[in-house]
Amino acid sequence: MARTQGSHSDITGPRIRAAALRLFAQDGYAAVSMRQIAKDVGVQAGALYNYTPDKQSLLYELLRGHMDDLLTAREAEASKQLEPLAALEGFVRFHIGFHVARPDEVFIAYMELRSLNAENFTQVESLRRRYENELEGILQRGLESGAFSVDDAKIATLAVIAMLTGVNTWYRAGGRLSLAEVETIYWNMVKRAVVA
Amino acid sequence: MARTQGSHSDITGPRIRAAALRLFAQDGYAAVSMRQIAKDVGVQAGALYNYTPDKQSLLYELLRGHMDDLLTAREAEASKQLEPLAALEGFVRFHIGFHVARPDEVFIAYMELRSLNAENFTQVESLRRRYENELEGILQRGLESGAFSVDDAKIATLAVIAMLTGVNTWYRAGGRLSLAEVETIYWNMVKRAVVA
DNA sequence: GATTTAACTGAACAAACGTTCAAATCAAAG
DNA sequence: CTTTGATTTGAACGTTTGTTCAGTTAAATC
Repeated sequence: MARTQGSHSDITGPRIRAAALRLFAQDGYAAVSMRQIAKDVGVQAGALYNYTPDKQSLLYELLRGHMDDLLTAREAEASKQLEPLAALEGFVRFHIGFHVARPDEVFIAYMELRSLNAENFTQVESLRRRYENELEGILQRGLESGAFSVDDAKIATLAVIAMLTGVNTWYRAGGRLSLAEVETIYWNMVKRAVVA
Repeated sequence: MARTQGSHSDITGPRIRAAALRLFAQDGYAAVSMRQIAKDVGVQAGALYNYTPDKQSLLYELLRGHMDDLLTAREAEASKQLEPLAALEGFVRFHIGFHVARPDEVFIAYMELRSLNAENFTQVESLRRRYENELEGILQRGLESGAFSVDDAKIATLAVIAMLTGVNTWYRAGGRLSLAEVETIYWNMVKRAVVA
């Protein structure tokens, strides 16, 4: 046997990435074998290498793609150019909405950074830094205008992001609270923690 | 060759656990082999099995021990029985201090939960739930007394813990800020987010 | 000093790992 | 219908994996 009926790279490629994403999120990069990914797709392990040079690149492309999506989506939001308070609310709601919609991507973006080799790690890390700088910029402008008051802008940035990303550990669509309610609850806490 | 000079279970045992802890935190449970742990201790892989029945138990004992330490230390604090505001400040400072002092333990307690088998996972998870209930109890009492105001006590609990544990991602002893300063900065944010 | 017990080595086991590649088969183009 | 190119199989490779155990040596006991 060889090429199978209906096989096409436009179909198999995305399915491989989807399977890798799900399995990496579920069991961790190191614990998932190429044969498991292949089995999930319904293909032999060797076929994966038409789509990725190696396992490491498969992980990197997933993380890289996720960070690109995040920054692109954020740019669309940020271009609205609002005063600090509205900008902060926009960031909080955007962050929660974006992350809650992509639990697997978010999970591996945080958990599997260390599974990247040095070069790939640096790339992804710099994208994360760029995203954090978005929030830090908002806080900084609010401090200068007197709208916000925090002891340390950088620490407040990390504290707020940690708090917001924590939503992913418990939120499930169709649960007790709607997404809008969750956003509002967190926005209230952030507002009170940061606004003068 | 066989038993080596100076070998003793009181020495080798702790060294094995320390090596496993450090390596699991650094590279992840699945990515660390028993031979790597053994090499770090200066022993052959077979010798590890005098101290643990298998690799899984080695991880479980580390996580279980960490959670026991956390709850024991917390009980000493909590027995002070304070009114909500002081109790909340006590919790914030305790949480940061305890976690910052044990970066490796905290890291694997969060990252390697999924590497536990079902039974061990349930055990560790219930200990975590008990710890979260400490904070939730404080918030609940503060809500009843009118000292606090949050939309949802359970969510506020998770939000605060996520925010506080986030300190471990950036704090390094000997850095720009002292531990006391970090505690105060976070306490200020929590206070403002929660206190009426 | 002899004997018992504790601690470790070193080799071995089957299974699983990431990766490669010639051969085979299907899809698309002419 | 033939040819070309895209896609997958299935077997194989050299390593590494967790774990076991008979044999050996040091420490502890008497």
